[in-house]
Amino acid sequence: MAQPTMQQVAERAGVSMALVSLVMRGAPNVSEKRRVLVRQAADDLGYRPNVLARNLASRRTHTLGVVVNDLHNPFFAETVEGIQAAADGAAHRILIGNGRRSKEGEAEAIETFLQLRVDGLVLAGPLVSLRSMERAADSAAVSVVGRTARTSKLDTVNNDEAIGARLAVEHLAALGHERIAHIGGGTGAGGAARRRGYEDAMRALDLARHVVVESGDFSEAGGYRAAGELLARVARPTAIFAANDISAAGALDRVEDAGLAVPGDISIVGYDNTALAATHHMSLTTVDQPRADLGRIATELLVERLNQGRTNAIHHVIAPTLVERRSSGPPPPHVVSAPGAR
Amino acid sequence: MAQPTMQQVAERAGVSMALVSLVMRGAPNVSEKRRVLVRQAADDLGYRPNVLARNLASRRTHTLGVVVNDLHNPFFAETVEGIQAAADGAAHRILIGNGRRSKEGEAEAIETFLQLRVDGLVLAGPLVSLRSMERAADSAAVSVVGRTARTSKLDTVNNDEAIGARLAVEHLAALGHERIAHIGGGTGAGGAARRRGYEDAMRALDLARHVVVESGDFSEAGGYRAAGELLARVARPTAIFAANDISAAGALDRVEDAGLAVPGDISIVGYDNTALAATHHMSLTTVDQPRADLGRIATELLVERLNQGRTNAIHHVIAPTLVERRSSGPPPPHVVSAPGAR
DNA sequence: ATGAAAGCGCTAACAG
DNA sequence: CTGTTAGCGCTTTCAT
Repeated sequence: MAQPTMQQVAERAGVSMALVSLVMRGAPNVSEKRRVLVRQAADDLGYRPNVLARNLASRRTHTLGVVVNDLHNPFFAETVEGIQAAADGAAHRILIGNGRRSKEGEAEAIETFLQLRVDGLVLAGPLVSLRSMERAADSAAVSVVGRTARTSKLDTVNNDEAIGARLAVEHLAALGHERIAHIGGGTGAGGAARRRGYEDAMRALDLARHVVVESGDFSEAGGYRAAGELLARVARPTAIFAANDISAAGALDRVEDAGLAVPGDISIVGYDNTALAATHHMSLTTVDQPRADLGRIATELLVERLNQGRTNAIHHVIAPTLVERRSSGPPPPHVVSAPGAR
Repeated sequence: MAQPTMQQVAERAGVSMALVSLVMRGAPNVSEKRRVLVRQAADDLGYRPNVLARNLASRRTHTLGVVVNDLHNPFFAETVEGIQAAADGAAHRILIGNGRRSKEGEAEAIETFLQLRVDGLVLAGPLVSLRSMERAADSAAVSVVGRTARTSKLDTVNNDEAIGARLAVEHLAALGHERIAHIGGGTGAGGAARRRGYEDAMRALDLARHVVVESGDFSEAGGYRAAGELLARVARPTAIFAANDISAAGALDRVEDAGLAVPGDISIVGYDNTALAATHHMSLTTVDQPRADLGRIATELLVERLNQGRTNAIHHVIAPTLVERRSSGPPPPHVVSAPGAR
């Protein structure tokens, strides 16, 4: 397992180590002749630069540590995709650490990266305290996606929950719905903001009197239960905007179990555009966060800090979009007619 | 961003660097007095060991590189969980690289890890050629999960596809089914083995005459199409064993679209026990691979190679289990009676 | 355009 | 138990 060193390449090529170093890094001021010579020697030996030594000597790792809240959450896969793309573009490599959906797991991953002396850190949906993030920012540049952080020591990138909620509500209202209920996300990430967005949007559409919020918890079971409560109301809603796709799935099941049709009797809209939403059975209209963009921008901000030495914080917000599928449609005819018309 | 060094800690504590080094590594032969002294100095300075320097000097990184075929595939999250657990137990840290479901992406990730001089590599569902894996094994210990590899240079751990397929078939047969069809996985990983397992199991149950294989491709659309073909047969099957959950989802949709009930008219069994299978709507009976165990064992084999210097290869196979849910049940009564009975 | 020499921050014998 | 002395493999001035 002993690997060839730069020293050996230099000897074989009959040049100095410094020259080999220059060639390996693609430096401009090297004669074509020697360049070829060194390349050849390196290939012959199967030389592979020792990144540890290089990083130690140069005090730069060109490596970004990406800490994801939870590897199980498909949400992060696309975010990482965007991070990867931006890192590639900036000639940085990325390493991924799993937070295992716990503060401790995240803190460990962050510490590992810091010990490895990564140049920067991207935290995706972090659970750790703001203080922990700020402390990390003392040792490396830090960029956070999927969590707001009122601080000037690091950058953040988020989807605009208010706009997302408004898109959902406006879509349903445009279809003719008035009794649009909301299944909340509780204290989960974005839960409060989405609820507020829903209420604001209803008010703006002059539908404030129809605001109904049933609390959920971002889970399928929670969505199922909440939908049950909603169906039991005398003024049954004709549309449900759930705080995320998972709870929308639960709501869908509950509605179907009640013998009602989606969207014939009740329309359902989710949030997140997960793989679940795209399945043939659900075909869920939902709000899509530009996940890859979130990751890409967070990384670009990071690289900007690294290369241009920016020190002021940037808190970026991106507008999500609505993906229309088959779970939403016009309300049933007898409901559309104005209540006092007859 | 300049971080304190061991040198500075040594000076502050009034001891030699070597002693600080011993304390940081928790060596046994250090007096309690100095240990406290050094710890204190380190804390005061906010010292964090430079892993780069440590690894360079010790020529050991205690780091395992984990290359996952695709971060989007939830399958790998649990595998990583097992890998993490085993690595923790062996005092190794893990770093995750994304193969982005391409040979090139994987090769890049592997190369990055090799340059970082990781001690070992765990490849989860790799796409790269056997040769590439063997070459990597020249520079680091390698363990592969989710892919067979006839070679003596590295270890492999896999679920036993034949047993999985047999569990599915036997379960359906025990419920009374005879016309059990299979939706294949084509050339995808495990596709051929699962199909063979299905055929063998049918034969063993003396059901060879009812063997029907409709080709699929592990996709929802493929499953939908294949189920359509199956429903059109004169001797319509009463049960379908799909090569994976995704295609089972497609089959389920197709069956319901045809106005048939699951499991009332047709039972469906999948493979992989993905999150999809657990949803209320699908509630899919499926074969569950012990994913975490696969990862754990692969890592244990790796550590064994590293610490005990084993050089012969071990190819481990684990039996999967069947998870019974609501998508499977007895065949409809009029089908149970023997064909020639009247 | 190329080489010599001095580290980067740490571990690893080896003394004592 | 503690200190000294060499490196680990590379980058980086600074000469030339």
